[in-house]
Amino acid sequence: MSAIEEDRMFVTALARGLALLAAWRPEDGALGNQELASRTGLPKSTVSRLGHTLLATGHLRQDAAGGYRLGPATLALAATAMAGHDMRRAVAPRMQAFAREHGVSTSLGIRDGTDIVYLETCRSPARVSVQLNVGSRVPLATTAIGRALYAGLDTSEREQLDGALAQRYGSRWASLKASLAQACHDWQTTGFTASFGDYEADVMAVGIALRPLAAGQPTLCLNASGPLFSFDESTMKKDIAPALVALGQCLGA
Amino acid sequence: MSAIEEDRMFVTALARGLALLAAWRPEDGALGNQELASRTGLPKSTVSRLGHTLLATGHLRQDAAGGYRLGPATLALAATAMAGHDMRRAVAPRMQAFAREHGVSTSLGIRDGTDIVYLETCRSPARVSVQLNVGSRVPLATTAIGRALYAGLDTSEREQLDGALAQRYGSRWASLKASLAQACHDWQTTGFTASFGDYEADVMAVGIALRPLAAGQPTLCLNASGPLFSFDESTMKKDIAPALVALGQCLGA
DNA sequence: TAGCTAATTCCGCATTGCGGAATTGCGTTT
DNA sequence: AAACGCAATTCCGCAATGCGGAATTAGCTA
Repeated sequence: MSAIEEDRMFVTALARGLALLAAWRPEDGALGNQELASRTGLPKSTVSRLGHTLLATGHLRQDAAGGYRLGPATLALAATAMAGHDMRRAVAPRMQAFAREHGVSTSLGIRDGTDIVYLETCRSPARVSVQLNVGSRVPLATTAIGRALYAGLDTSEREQLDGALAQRYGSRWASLKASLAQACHDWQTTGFTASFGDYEADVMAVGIALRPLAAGQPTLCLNASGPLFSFDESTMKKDIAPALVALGQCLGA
Repeated sequence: MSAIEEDRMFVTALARGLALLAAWRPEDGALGNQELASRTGLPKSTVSRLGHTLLATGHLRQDAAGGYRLGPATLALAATAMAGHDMRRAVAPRMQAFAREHGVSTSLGIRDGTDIVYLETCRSPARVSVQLNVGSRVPLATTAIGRALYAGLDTSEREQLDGALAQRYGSRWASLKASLAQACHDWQTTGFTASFGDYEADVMAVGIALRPLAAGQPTLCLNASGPLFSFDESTMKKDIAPALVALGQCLGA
């Protein structure tokens, strides 16, 4: 199948509809057509038609003011997808214990495009801690958890991701690529990756990739993070990171 | 906009792709094209093209043997959808306490077509209990939880649902309709609905609808269920159902 | 190797999805 | 009440996109 012919199999209308569903963030209330068009880059009339379709299928619902929200069919799909994932259910109690024991916040993430999406989050017991929410997205390239995922990919997957990152970041890609190369080196030598103020100025984080249990399974990643005033670089490297690496080994066994 | 013109706005390709994603059940391993074609009624080549597209978008992934599973993009959407739903997070601890206190299993459900999908489940502490799983589907018409949802709908919604149920059940619809009418009556007089062996011969269940907090929000529903040998009809009606009704009032306040 | 079944690709076709323009709807201001 | 501005929806001509039966390829088993 040549590259030209591959385009024949790709159903653009379907991909566009899914891109529309992906426009929502967990903290969003209702979104209107204008906002959706802006977020997706699709023409307004296309948004209107796709929105109409997704309303009919139940994947969107409309509130009293006419704004769209994710609907029951999306929730039903969500429940199925989450339930089918044993890893998340197995990991959550361990993450909770880790957060409690070390006073950090931990998150389990999965890659979506050039972001990481949090599948599970456990907050530090400390009063002031890093705010994390299930469903939130963070950029893969500048976060510890994203760097861990990157470092844990095999060569062909990484090359693909490089293409997507280059497209997203343009002229900034060169310096980001260098920091990702450093992350790979860190991963090889220490077993973890770090982001000390790279994404958020006052957030210290370390991350690990979790080895897939079988070929074809998506790589998941785990982080531990805390505020700068409670965790300096030395503490992250000497205390938190080794404990996280040990947790990862425990989970991957 | 007339009925003929409404068809112009409906994007069939999108709806078909979403129907393909909805073919998965939580207990499914990988599914092949043949099985997907059988479940969805779509031609094999259509399944192949849509599957190819969903693989490219990340909504499906392929395992080593070539079978499809729900992929990272679906999980990311799932995390967003679940996180955006405050109700589920608020209700789960209450459900857990209820299950422990009364020795029943409880589930929170949402309507998807003519089924109920479980969003949250809490199992009885008893060794032998009703097996419930997040993401599982049960028929709306024969379960306590489904009957509660039905009874909690307003008239126009119920008429729409009647149409879908009539289509699904054909000649069996007449007797099912009668039992749903009885459920509505029960709901009006007692505040709960019941299914004593109607869906599963040895399962006793009662259900309630949870009033939406705002117009346009989907109706959720809650049940409590236990095995026949531990719970007779009298116990369900006198002990479990009133406690469930009280829980519902507490949550809806 | 032959046979069988699942999965994929081909390709002619027509209808479906497209999007700019026009229209409608709604809220705010004068 | 009318005017205005902006969001949302609908229209409609068009062509390319999505379709599905048939052919081909791939993979597994006897």
